[in-house]
Amino acid sequence: MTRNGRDRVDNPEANGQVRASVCGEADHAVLSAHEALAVVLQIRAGELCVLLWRRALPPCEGEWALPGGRLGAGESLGASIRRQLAQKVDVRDLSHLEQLETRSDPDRHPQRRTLATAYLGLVPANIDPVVPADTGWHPAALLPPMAFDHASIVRSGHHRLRAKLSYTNVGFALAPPEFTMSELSGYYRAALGHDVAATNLRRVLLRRGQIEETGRSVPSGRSGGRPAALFRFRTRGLEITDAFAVLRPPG
Amino acid sequence: MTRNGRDRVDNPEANGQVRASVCGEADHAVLSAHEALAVVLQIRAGELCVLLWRRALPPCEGEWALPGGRLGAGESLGASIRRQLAQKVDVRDLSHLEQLETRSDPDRHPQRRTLATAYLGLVPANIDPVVPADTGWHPAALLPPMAFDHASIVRSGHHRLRAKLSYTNVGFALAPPEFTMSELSGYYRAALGHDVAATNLRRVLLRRGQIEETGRSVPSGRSGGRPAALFRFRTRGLEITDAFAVLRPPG
DNA sequence: TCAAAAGTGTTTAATGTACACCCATGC
DNA sequence: GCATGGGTGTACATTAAACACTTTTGA
Repeated sequence: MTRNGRDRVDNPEANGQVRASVCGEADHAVLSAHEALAVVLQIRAGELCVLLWRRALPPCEGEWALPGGRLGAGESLGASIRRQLAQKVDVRDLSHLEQLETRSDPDRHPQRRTLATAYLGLVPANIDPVVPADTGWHPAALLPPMAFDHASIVRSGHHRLRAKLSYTNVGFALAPPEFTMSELSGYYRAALGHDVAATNLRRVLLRRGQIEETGRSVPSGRSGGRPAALFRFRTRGLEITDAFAVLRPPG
Repeated sequence: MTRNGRDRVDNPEANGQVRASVCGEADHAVLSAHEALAVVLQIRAGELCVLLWRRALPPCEGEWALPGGRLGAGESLGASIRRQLAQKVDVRDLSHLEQLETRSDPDRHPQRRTLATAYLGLVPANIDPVVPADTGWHPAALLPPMAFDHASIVRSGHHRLRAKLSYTNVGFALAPPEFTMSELSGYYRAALGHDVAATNLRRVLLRRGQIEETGRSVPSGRSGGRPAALFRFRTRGLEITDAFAVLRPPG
């Protein structure tokens, strides 16, 4: 992947590890570059998509990468990824953000030792953030050629989303503020990768107290049909609504 | 990941920054100290305990801390925590190790910016690793005064263990190779914090295919009683045995 | 009146807890 | 025999998937 001199300009210490003396503390701290990355997912046109940008320069020129970048001074990883998503890809409307995992394979970056902490970010289905020209949404099920270990990070984020849809109210982060049950079942289908019957989803989420009726409904379309009731999530913060049915305390 | 120069534009606020001047190269990489920590848990005398060591020097002198330390050159975080547990606290018999989370609060370390990636490590109940004098096991439910954010990391690890006991076979990592059901229910009780009926635990774990009978049994004690059958976990690697009962694919 | 989409009722199945009862052993 | 701890059988509750049926609308 390395094939011209510009690599050195961007990534000089191609030698992996870096030592530095910090704050007058005469120790042998091993310092490493650290970046925050985000798997930003959104349901678009009935399909789960991930936000990627195309690398214009080596390494991995032409391949697609997760948005993110280096951790700033005095910045937590969570603040860092929020800042970078806002600045670089103009995504400010995250309905949910959580840490996924930290990748530390010494060979994950071909030129220099770089640790990456990945986040899972969700954007509700109703909005369409403007993103730069080199940035776009790709189906999570059909990823383009991707840089570094980013493809496996996307799969990790997708896996986390699927799991959490089963035992938390994280659906609030995929859906717009109000929705019909058939719309919501479409979001679940896209995220889970299999059909979700709207009729049963309604009962499950109502029983768990995740959603409630707004009292309003949307008129039926040209082809007729009963008007659909509008629902909303009762809270728009993550809650575990289905503590595991097993091994629960007696009584 | 250097995003084609945007990093420089976006990160002008890099003051107070730990900058490494390396090899005479003026690079903009923000480097930070990174350490791996481990929440090592074991059931000891019917109680869930965590391995801690007592700090002899400031900061947080006299408080208790998680084992771990700085990431070495060319070392992944997982390899690093394994090495440090073996070298520093002589723990080599981890039955399970998984990444928990990365802490990055700029103020988490009073003296210098330090990121920490925490792991959850489990030691089976039958062994008793020799640990240094300044190191000891403490009940996870009654933690001593702890350094930095380590107390909350322990709680995070305990929470992870409780959750995984419900839907994975992670019990294999708490139990010795063979065990009676009443012993196993004791481990579950210690880890979960509530009673677990051995009779039902047996059926649940058998139905899920997690455990199997060895065919042997242990003689009853002085007070009599039927001899207890010996069981073992069918696999000693982590498996999800109870995919969530909800929102599963049709068919 | 008919088609279409939404919503309700009911059946079936899986899972897990509680609890009564039976079994095997030591004394 | 009988106390003790282990093991089995069974009743009950909860959950949710499947599917037939009813309701409400547009044309």
